[in-house]
Amino acid sequence: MAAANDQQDIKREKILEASHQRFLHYGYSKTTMNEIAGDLSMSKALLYYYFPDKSQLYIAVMRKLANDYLKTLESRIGTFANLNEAFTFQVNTHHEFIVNNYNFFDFFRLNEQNLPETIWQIVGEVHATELRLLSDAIKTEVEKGAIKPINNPDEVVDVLMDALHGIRVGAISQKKTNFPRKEHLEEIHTKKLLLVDIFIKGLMY
Amino acid sequence: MAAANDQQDIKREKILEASHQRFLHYGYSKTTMNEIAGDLSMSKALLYYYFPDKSQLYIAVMRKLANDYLKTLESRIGTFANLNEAFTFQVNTHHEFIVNNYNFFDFFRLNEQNLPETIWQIVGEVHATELRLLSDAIKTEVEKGAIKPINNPDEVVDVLMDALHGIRVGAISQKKTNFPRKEHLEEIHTKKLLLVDIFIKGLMY
DNA sequence: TTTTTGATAGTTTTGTTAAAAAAGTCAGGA
DNA sequence: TCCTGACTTTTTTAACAAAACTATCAAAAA
Repeated sequence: MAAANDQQDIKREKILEASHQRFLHYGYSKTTMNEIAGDLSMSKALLYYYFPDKSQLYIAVMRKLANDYLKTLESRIGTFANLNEAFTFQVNTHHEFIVNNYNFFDFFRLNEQNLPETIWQIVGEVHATELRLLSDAIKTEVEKGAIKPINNPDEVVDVLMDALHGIRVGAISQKKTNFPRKEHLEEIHTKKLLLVDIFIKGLMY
Repeated sequence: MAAANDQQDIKREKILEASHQRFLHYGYSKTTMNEIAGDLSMSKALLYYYFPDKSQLYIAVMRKLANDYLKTLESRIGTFANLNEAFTFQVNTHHEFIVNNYNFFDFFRLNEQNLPETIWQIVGEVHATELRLLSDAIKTEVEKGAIKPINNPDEVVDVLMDALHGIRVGAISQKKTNFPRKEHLEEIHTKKLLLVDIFIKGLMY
């Protein structure tokens, strides 16, 4: 029985992988269930045996990506020597995550409104963890006496995260393209690091 | 002849006002030339006597709005007692400008890509002036010795402006609506001021 | 009993076309 | 020079058929 479930899990995993590749390259709406089934040399009906519908399949892939990302973050929470290390880690990791899965997220940009509730839940989890990581770092530094006390660390981190998001959006919208090119990615990253640098100094005094 | 031109200018001005009201309330695509003409009790053909086409009319309104905004900024460039005064002024003025004309800008949000070149030109002018105001303020403070020297003030201001934009976008996208409501506007404003506060401190040390 | 599929039902997207609405033009009047 | 009504051209909308895709299911295979 355990073996049977293992087999199921392996197949599920395979489906998730194939789906991930398709969604990543062609986005949600340009990926058909027939194509995913074709990639795996199985019938489309079998996909529906493992997943109730297309959107749930997408969400499952997203769940996996998010879990990997969350694991990366959580494993490092509380391990930072100083604020700069923590913030830089967050910026780099987040940036990498977005860049690696850029096309995958077209589902967001296209639907924008009325996404399934599960999606917002995942987004919320990610946001909360990112916030916790940075917030913890600040609290630690405050306790260490390395920076001055801060009224509401969560609020401060929230503002920083919106601001970082703005850097990404700003650099993209100027170029009139929704898909950032390689050269922009470096520019965005540089700007983010500059912002973080100033921001940290702003927290210290 | 001068009188004749005065008359023309007055009429042009009237057309711009009526257009502004329509665009503001109903947006670009839901405003028809017939309606504007109707508001002014003139024939549609007369509109085309004064303006070559609808998009040029929209651009002319935008030009006027931008000029007013630019005038407000320019009149205060170099008059600030300190960084905080300058940055706060910029945030307040910009915020007010956006809020007052929110619906007017739906032309942007709908077209997003492929806007007429003139529009980008105006946007560029506004951005340049905003940047100059803040950049000047920084340079002045540096010269006064109030803050430490900064390698590239323009780059720093650019980052701040993207960050401020992110605050607006972030607060809106969380609420799943493109039209910020009154209560959000206050939240956005508060966040912006918090960011500016931290940012300024970050520049001082 | 669990896994798999071909056939097919149901739904969404796409393409087509005709009518309606709006943009834009022009000859001529004040 | 300023203005208009009537007109032409372009764009948007509505209706509907065809195609593509999602989702289901009875039955075969393992």
